[in-house]
Amino acid sequence: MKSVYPSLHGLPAETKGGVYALVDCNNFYASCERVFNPKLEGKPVVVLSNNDGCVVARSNEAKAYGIKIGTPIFQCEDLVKNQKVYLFSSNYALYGDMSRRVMDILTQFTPEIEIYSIDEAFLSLKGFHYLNLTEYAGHIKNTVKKWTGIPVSIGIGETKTLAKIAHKLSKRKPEYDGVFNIIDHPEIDQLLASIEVNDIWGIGGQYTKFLNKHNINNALQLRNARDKWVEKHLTSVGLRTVLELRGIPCIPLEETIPAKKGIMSSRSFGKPVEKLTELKEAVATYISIGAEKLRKQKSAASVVHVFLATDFFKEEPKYFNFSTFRLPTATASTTDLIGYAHKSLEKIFRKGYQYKRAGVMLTGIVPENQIQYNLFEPKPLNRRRETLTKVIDKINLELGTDTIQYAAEGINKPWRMRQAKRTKRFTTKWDEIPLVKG
DNA sequence: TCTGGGGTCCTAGGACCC
DNA sequence: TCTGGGGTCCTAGGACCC
Repeated sequence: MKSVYPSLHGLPAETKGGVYALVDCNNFYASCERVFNPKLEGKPVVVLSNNDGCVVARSNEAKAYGIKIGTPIFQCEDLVKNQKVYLFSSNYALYGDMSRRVMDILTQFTPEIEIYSIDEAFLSLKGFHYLNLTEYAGHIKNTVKKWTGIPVSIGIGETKTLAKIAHKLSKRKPEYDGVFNIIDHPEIDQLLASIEVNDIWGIGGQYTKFLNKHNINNALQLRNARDKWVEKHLTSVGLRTVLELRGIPCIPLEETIPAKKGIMSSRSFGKPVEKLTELKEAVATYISIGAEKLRKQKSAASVVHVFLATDFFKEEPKYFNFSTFRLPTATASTTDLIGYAHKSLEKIFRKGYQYKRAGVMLTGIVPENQIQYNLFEPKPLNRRRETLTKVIDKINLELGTDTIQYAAEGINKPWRMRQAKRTKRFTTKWDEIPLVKG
């Protein structure tokens, strides 16, 4: 029998009924800060973006004050002062390590897991039907909390999109206790009708505007929309979302982490930068970060992009430019990549501007064992340099990031981003481990 | 004073080839 | 009168995610 649904990019659309659980860490960054400072329990906690600029995470108490994600923190000055909000710079060394611990625990509950982001994972629970799934999820939740101190909430559905919706519902009533299973729910239509389209995974601001204009305001209405119409206006991606709302899995679990196709590294500066020498240090630092990621996934890049920008928000003369350099041969060597990036930077640098931000992007990424060597270029990475790079990577992995740096990255780094309120890297730096007794 | 930093996929259109 | 058409590759832009 032919399926009534189109096969999307080779996905078997007719296989109905997966069992997916979405495990999401509650207010992850704020929760990480709390694990190492229990006094913060019950207090409003806010974690800031790089350069201490915007709000990127809040505890429930901070949410209750109406502090929104993405708002520049200086706009909340009064709240911060009067309500005693605890502010933190983001501490990715800590959050990354806590994330790994949470994911390690989740792996023990199912063989099929996709680590979706730093604070979320999809688990396939197909074949676990002999269990009460809600109870099982409750057990997962309690174990993570007990072993790491991180609170999570869990949604269960027949597709990843429905699991996301179930997760949203898990927070709706205290009696759900952070777990909601939407599979075979007798009131599924009412539940879907209570979810705004904007809250559906895959429907963002533009699509929301468009759908609302056509009187599609909630998940139930979108689920019932005509396939052809959806595909025409929301492309095949939107159609997948609609099919998922109907319980037909179209977005498979991705258990292996695919190699990145582009690696970006950029930061705003702590203060404006004018000098080429300082920009060169910054660019070298970003290349070093990018190249390390490149080597970690065992690949090499053949295109280097460098960009440079003045402050977007200020009245001062504005300048933005980027330059793309195609390498004769793909490489993952920090030294080589810094050389190319510096040449690009010199090309776009203009004197007399107050620069606020620079960055690099590495693309044209190929696996390291598939590098095409150029007939007219010498093999760029000699044996000794390759060994040296490996040793540096190993030392930095074992003793902490930046134990060894390239001289081109600079020593004092006056342009470095602000991180005035960063807590210690409790779990990844030997000299920052918490002491039980001082 | 002060406004983040990463990624993915899809589509349309142009260049080029036969 | 009628002025091919299919395929691939690349890029830019737009949507989305955390």
